[in-house]
Amino acid sequence: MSKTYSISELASEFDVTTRSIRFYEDQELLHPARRGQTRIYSSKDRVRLKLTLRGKRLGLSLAEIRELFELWDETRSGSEKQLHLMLSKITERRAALEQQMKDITMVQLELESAEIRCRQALEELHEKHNDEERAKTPSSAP
Amino acid sequence: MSKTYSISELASEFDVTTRSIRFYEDQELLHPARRGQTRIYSSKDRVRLKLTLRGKRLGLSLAEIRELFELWDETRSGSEKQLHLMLSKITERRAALEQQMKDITMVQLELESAEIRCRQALEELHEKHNDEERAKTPSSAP
DNA sequence: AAACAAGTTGACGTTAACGTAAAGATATCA
DNA sequence: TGATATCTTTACGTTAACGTCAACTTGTTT
Repeated sequence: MSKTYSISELASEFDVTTRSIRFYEDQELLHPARRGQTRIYSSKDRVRLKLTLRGKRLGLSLAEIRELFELWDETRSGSEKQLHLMLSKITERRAALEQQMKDITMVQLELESAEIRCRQALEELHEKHNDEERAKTPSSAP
Repeated sequence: MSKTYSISELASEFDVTTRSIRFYEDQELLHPARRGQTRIYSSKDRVRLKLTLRGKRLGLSLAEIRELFELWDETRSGSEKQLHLMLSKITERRAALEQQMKDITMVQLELESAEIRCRQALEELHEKHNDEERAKTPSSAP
């Protein structure tokens, strides 16, 4: 069969705690199988975890991420009304992502200009330093 | 003098509560002036609020946003050590933004394919519907 | 003067997303 | 067989980011 993972394997691979992974299951983001009592994660579960963390990095709440998962799952089985609802949810999300892209671009510009300011301030400090050095030893170049 | 704003003006312009704005001040993200007891916001304060909300949309915590503000402010007055620290912080942030860009691109692709699946499912539903209609009235085209 | 609007400071309540500690099951190794 | 490691559930604690009163001041309108 295809590969499976233990909870601590996934935890160390993605650098999260096992507590978090169990919590995500509690919030119905993951549905691992069980052997006896212990959880067995399929590669599909692994993908879900990866998507979950990606969503978190974008500032989505676990509830929002769960909503997206449910949308994806129900894409196969939904009624017409369901499908239209999904489309509008998808459109909504895509608009939010567009906004985020713009935000990122803006912040990138700001950081860039901050970096330039920083480098200029450093240069000025060094020039001052050199001036003082020249004042001490006012010899011409060797 | 340049324009000033009341707390409720800013609140309605950016669609946040006055409670939030006061909380941001408490976290030292804003430093409005006072006339007697009431807060007077300058256009610089307004920009800060806008930047704060932009940061939030990117998933930054208020503490992180404050850090960025402090970096920006100290760019003028920092010592050499400070300036290097700032540069590394800036670099760090820019890397995070790069990662976010990638994440957004991935999620956009996923949403796109979900949308396609959705539309196909809808088409199939409609074809079925048409088939059933044709079964009821099996006349050829008019 | 009375009443209204807009602002203020506490102070406590709430929710999300875990952290942390306790106590027990299960498997493996020496 | 006992020690060790890895898992489990249960449950209470914590932090961030506000919401929600309550009680008060200050200016404005009638």
